Amino acid sequence: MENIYTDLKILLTDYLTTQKLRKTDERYAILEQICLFPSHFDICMLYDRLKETNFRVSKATLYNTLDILIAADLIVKHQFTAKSIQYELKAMAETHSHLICSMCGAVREIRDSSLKRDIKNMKISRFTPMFHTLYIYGMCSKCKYKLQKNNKGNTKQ
Amino acid sequence: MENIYTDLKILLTDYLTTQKLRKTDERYAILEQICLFPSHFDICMLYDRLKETNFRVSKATLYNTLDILIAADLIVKHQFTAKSIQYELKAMAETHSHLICSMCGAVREIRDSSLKRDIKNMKISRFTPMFHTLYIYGMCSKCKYKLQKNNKGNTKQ
DNA sequence: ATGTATGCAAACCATTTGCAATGAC
DNA sequence: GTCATTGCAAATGGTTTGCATACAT
Repeated sequence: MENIYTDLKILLTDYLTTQKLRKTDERYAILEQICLFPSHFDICMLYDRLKETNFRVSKATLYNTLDILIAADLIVKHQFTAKSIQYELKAMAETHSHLICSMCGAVREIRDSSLKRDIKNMKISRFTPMFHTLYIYGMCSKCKYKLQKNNKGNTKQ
Repeated sequence: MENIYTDLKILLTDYLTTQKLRKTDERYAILEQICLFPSHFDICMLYDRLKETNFRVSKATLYNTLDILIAADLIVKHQFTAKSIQYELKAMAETHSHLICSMCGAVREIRDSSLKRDIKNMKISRFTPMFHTLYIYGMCSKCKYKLQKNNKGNTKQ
C-alpha cells in the first residue's frame, strides 16, 4: 500500500527537475503523508497529520506544494461543498465517482467503470479532456431514515 | 423564453406555502432575474442585475433566498472553481454537462443525453440520487493553441 | 553565492451572523 | 400584533500575499 509513494516520489522528482524547482524535504514529506490517506483530505487534515508525524509545515507551504502536485498531475482538487477544498491522489480519483449527501455532506465513493469508459469516449470538439469528476448529489440512507422518522409526526403534512 | 418564470413562480409559491414561509416581493424578484440569465451566474452578477433593474436586495437576503430556491429544487449550486459559487436553474442544469478549462477557467456546456440516461439508470445502494454534475476538466482550444505557440520557442524542451 | 522555498503574520474576500427595523400574515 | 424577513455592519474562516529568513543548487 505504501509503495504508491515509491512511484509518485519518482514522478515528483521528474517534475521538479524538468520545471527547475527545488527538491525540498517538505515537498516529499507532504506527498508521503498524502499517500497515507485512504481517500479525500483537506488542508487541515493534512496540516494536522504532518504536525503529529514527521515535522510541521506551514499552511502557506502546504497550499504552494499542493498546487505543484496538481500541476505535476499527481493529485486532483475537489469542491464537493463550498466550505474547504478537498484533494485526492489522481490515481485514486480515476477509479470512482462520488456520492454526496446534500443533507449531512457525507461523501461516498462508487466504482463505475462502464460510465468512465463512456465519458472517455465522448467526442468533444475544440476541447482536450484531461480529467473528469462525476458528483451525484442526493440523500444517504441515514438522512433519509431521519427524515422519514421526523415526518411521521406530521401526517397531515 | 421568459415564461419559464411563470412556471417557476407557481412552484415557488407552492413551496413557500407548504413550508409556511412568507411570500415576499424580494423572493419573486430574485427568481425572476435568475430566469433571465442565459446560464450560470454568481451572487455578484445577480446582485448587480437586481440593483440596475427592479430594486436593490441585500447580499444577506440573496444568500438566504438562494438557499430557499435550492431547497425548493428550482436552482442548483455549482463549485467549478474555489472562488465564488455559481448557480443555475435546475431545469437548465439537467440538460448539459460542463467542460472546464483548467488554464483559463472558461466553462462551456455540452449536451449528453445518453450519458445522463446511463447515470440515471445506475443502481446505487443506500443512496437516493437527486441530481448530478459531470465536470470535464481539460484544455480549451484557445489555451491549447497558446501553449503550442509558446512551446515552439523552446524546442530543446 | 544566488535566488527559490519556507514560515509567519497580515490581508483578502466570499459567506455568515447578530440585531434592529420592516412588513407579511 | 406577532414573528419571519430584510438590510446593515461586523465577524468568520479558508486562502492568498508580502517579506524576512533558511537552505537547495
